[in-house]
Order: sequence, then C-alpha cells, then structure tokens
Amino acid sequence: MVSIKEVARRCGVSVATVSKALNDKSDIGEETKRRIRKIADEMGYLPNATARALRLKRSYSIGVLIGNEEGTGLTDEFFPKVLNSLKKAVEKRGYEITFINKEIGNHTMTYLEHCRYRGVDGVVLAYVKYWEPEIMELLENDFPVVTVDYVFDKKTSVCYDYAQGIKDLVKYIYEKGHRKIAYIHGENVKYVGTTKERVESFYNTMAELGLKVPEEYVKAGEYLNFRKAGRLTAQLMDLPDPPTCIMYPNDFSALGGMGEILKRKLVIPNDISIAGYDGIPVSKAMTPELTTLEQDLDKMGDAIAQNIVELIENPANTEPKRILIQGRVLQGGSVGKLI
Amino acid sequence: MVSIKEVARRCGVSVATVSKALNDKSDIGEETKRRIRKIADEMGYLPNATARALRLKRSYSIGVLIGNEEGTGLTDEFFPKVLNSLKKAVEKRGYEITFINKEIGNHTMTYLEHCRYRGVDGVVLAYVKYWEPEIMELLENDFPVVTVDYVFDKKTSVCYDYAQGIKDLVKYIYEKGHRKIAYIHGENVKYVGTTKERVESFYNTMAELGLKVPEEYVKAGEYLNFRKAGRLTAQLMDLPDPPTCIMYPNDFSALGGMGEILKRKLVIPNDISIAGYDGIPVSKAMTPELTTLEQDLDKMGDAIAQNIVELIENPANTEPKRILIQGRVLQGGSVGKLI
DNA sequence: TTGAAAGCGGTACCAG
DNA sequence: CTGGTACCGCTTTCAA
Repeated sequence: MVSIKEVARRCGVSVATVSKALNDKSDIGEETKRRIRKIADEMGYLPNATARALRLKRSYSIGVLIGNEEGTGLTDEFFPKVLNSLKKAVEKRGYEITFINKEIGNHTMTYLEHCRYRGVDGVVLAYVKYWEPEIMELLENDFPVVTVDYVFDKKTSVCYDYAQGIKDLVKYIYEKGHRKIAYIHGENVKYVGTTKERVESFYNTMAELGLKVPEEYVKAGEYLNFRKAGRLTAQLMDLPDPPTCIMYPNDFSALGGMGEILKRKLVIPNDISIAGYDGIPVSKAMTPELTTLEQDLDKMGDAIAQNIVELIENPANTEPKRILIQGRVLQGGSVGKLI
Repeated sequence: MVSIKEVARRCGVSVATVSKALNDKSDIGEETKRRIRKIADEMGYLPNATARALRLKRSYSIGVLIGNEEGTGLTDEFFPKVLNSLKKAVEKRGYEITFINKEIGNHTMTYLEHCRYRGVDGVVLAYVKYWEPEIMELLENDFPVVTVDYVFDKKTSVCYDYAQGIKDLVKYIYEKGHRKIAYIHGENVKYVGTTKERVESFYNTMAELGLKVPEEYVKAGEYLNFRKAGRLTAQLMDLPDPPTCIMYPNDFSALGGMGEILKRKLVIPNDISIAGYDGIPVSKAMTPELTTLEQDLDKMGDAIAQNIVELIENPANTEPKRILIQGRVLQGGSVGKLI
C-alpha cells in the first residue's frame, strides 16, 4: 500500500503538506493541493484508517452489542432488518459497524473494555441483558450509548411505541365491529418492559372503548412458542362465550393460532378473526393476509444511527432522548367485519 | 486509558519488557512476568487494538461484504443466522466482524480499497453481484477471500449442497408413494447458479427414479413472490392430470401455494402434498408442519469462519477449497403417504 | 505557504 | 534476561 510518505517524495513536498492537502486544510495553496491530489490519485494512495484512528482517537466505527440468546439479536425475525438500515444510515454518515462482544479468543474483557480496546466511537445495545453488571457498567459510564427497545434514564433510547401500536390495533378491530376481543400476550421478558406495556395498553384501550375484558380473555403465551399459541387458541374457542377476535403476541404465534383454527375446519375471518403483531413478510404470504401491526424497521435503524452519531459528534449536548417509533396497522384480511 | 508506558513506569521497567511480559515472550523471567501482569491488571491496563494493528499490520478483524438488494443479505430469511454463527466462530478464534462497503460518507472507494483502508485481514463475500468489476477485482487479487454460495475457481467457497438437497427431498417424496411430482422453481439469479443446480438435480433425480417429468410440471416461479407461487399452484391443479405433490422454491413460496389450496377448501396432505425448501422457523409453525429441506445454517457459518481464518493465518497454503454444506429433510406433515 | 518533528500505543530488533 | 530505540502511517503544532 502506498503511504503518505511515498506521495510526499514523489511530489517533492513534505508529508505534512500532503496530509494537509489531502484533508483540504486552508493553509495550503490551491495549486499545490491540486497537484498533490492528482499525483496521490495516480499513485492509488489510500489513507490508512488504523493510523488515522490511532492519531485522532476516533475510529469512525460504531459497535453493535447484541444478545445471542436463541431467537434474539441476529436470529430474531426483524432485528437484522433494523441492523441493515442502521448500517446504511451510519455508512452514509461516514461510519462503519463492528460487533462488540466479551470473549475474544481466550481473552475475556468487559464490554466497556472491549469498546475501548477496539476504539469504537460509540455503541448500540440491543437485546442484551440490561440488568447484568457488565451492561450496567457500560450504561453508567460516560460513553456514547444508544439502547434499543429499552429505556435507561441516563442514555438515549430508541423504542417501538408498543402502547400506541396495540391501541391502534384494538381500535381497528373495534371499528370492524368486534366487542369480544381476546389477547394472548407474550411472556414477561425480564429485561424489557415491552410485554407489560402492551398488556396495559390493551386494557386501557378496551376501557377507553367502554369494553369489559373478561379475565379468561387474556392469556399468557410466549413470543416464540406457536404451539402454545395454538393451545391457548383452543382454550379461548372452547369458552362458553368465546371471543370473536383473538390478538396474538406476534405474527409467528398468530400462525400457530391459525393452525388450531384450520384443524377445526373453521374459516378465517368468517368464523373467527385473528390479528398478529410485527408485520413480518410471512404475514403477507398467509391466506388470508394477516391483520397485524407493522413495525417500521427502517425508521428504527435510521433513528438509532442518527442518535448515536449525534452523541459521538456532539458529546457536549448530552441530554438523553427517548425516541418512539410508530408502526401502522396492516389491514390484511384476517379480521372480519361484524354486523 | 492507561497505556503500556504508564505500566512500565509503575513497574520500574521498560516498555519493551512490559510488552514482552504481557505477550508471554520467552525471554522474560517468570517472576518479572508475574509482577508486571499483576500491576498491569491492577492498573486496569488494556492493550490498544488500533496501535497493535498499525504495528503488526494485522487487525484481527474480518470484513463481511453483503449485497443490499431487497430480500438478500441482512434482509434475507436466513443469512443473519449464518452471520450469527460466523460471528461466534470467528470470535472464538480471536477475530471480529466488520462490515465492508463501498461508500463511506462521501468518499467512494472500491471494495478492495475499502478492505485495505480498514485493514481487515480477510473478507467474506455473500449475496454480492459477482460479475461486477469491483467484485472481480477483489476475487482476482491476492487477498484472503471466502465466497458464500458461489464458486470462483481461485478462491475458497462455501456453498449449500442444493443438488443433494433436492435429491434427498425428491427421494423422500418418492418413498411416500408419489410419482406425479411438480416443481415450481425460483428465478434464475444471474450471479449464482443455485437455481440451475436445483432444477438439474430435480430432473436427474426423477430420471434416476425412472420417472418422466411432463413439461408442464416444471414452472418458473420467484423466490420471494408468494402470489406467483399461488397462481402457478392453481395452474398445476387445473391440469388435466395434476400432480400429487408440488415442490416450491422455498418455504415462503410454499406458504403462498398453501393459500391457493386453502381457498379451494382442499386439505393438505389428504388432497394434495406440498414441500418447501430452507426450513425457516415458519415452516414449523405451519399446519400441517411443512415438509422441507432444512439448511444447516450453523454449519455454514462455522465453515466460513474456519476457512477464512485458515486463509489468513496460513496464506502459504493457498489451495482454494470448495466446501459443500449438507442439509436434511424435515419430514413435517405436508407430504402425505400415497397407497 | 510550507516543513520538521513530536507523538498516538504498541512491537521487535539488537545491544548490553 | 532486560532495555533503548526505530518504526507502523498519519495529524498537528510551531517555527521558518
């Protein structure tokens, strides 16, 4: 690789001059700049990010720290898409994504240490166990951090607006004429309040609409357990006074519920209506298309990118923000009109 | 951050000695090593990866270059899982993953340039447009590269064994008693021969089993177009002599086909059998569970990791390899037994 | 407007 | 066994 020194020699100037010319500093003559840039180009000169990072103490790389429990992080149904838009958005701003972890080879260091070791300028936390001391260390420290789907008072967070999402969905179902709406919700994940937020929003919205929710209409399912969703669906349908519409923790579970309904030779939405949550591609491939709440994954990634970069480039303006990302109801065809 | 110099001062030795002690070189006394390590630990010393990379010209980071067309790369249904296992596997070997791209801020450089700029030790190519000059440059150059699902003679590749997968699937269906097997295949993607490989394997296996394939039993669908899968399913079912089993390009399309079947109030697998490909989570949540070929994503990631690291650490042994990753038939329940 | 030199944090050669 | 020192490639201060 051709270095700045070789360019300098070739141009008959000093390395300092080349550096300044290439960085378009004001104290170099226009003519000189042009000449140096031309020659550097011809020689195929490329800056060396490592050297620059060492000198500037800025790597222009952003760490992404994700949990690796089954079904979360990269194995999650939509986080990769968020990552994709995050990646594009930071790249547009001149940054790159690097994954942060704890064990590297046989060395073990804390996440914060790893961040410093690698010299990332900031870090995005997603799907991690927020109560772990190692994560707390990162959170409590004065290091640019954005948390995803989790609020910590001292750091900027970007979250889906589940409360609004559930509200919109319930209202949509209500407008279709349903009054007997059941909700199979996900498990309470220890480190995020998202399930609680959804369930509360469900109750609040129902109350707002003047509807009573029979206790047996709300069931605790699990996000990734479609069989359980099927069993709970059966329980709901076997109720003396069954619901006309069932809401599921997510699209995946809705597919499980749909299985139970198909087994009974019932037709969606004529005999019963269902609604999912997330709007993953499969929801559109189902027949009928699933009524669900589509999360705006692109906007999510964009918001994360914008905020982490802002934090990095403007550390003085350190007010933690709370960003909420709105989704929208995908009408699909799995919620029927009741007359 | 505490540097090696401060540790040296504190220990009353030279930086050289500290460096060697910390790297466990043989020319430092055991006692000294112990003492230095202890003090370094107490001081919370951390090496600086950037400085080390600059000096060693080894960053211990591996670039991942992925296409970003809709539905590929990170937005693909299973690549993120491959990436997840790749990530874990390289981390175990002391490396990290960084994404490589072309435009960074408003600078544009070729991929190869970006690799050099960032100083990654090697690069993994997936879902890229292999015919592009920029990719060719990377491929033709003497830089550690592993390609995913694409074979280039001079580089090591790791691919799914589609030929074997289709063969196993067809044989399984055959053993269930089916003789009239239709195949809706994916579109021919310009840069990878995977579709061709599958279709050829389909014909070969059918021939091997002594079965004739009516021309109208083989249809060109699209991987991500479930509606088209539905339409083609209708065409197949409307044939004077319809197939008893339909194979789809992937699980997603199979879901589309299933929709068409449900619309006709037919029951899978009693009235007609279907099979997918990929074994994504949704295939297990379908009712009945989809018969499909599950790709071994973990093994894929592992193999990529192993090979790129080997290439990096042993550049002399430069023989390009071709690795094939085997999948397995998930029996599910969507292919019925014919008597 | 240009250049010499220091230094970012390490590693490794070579001398002692 | 230990240490002085050059150097990796770049930026920046300060002097010319």
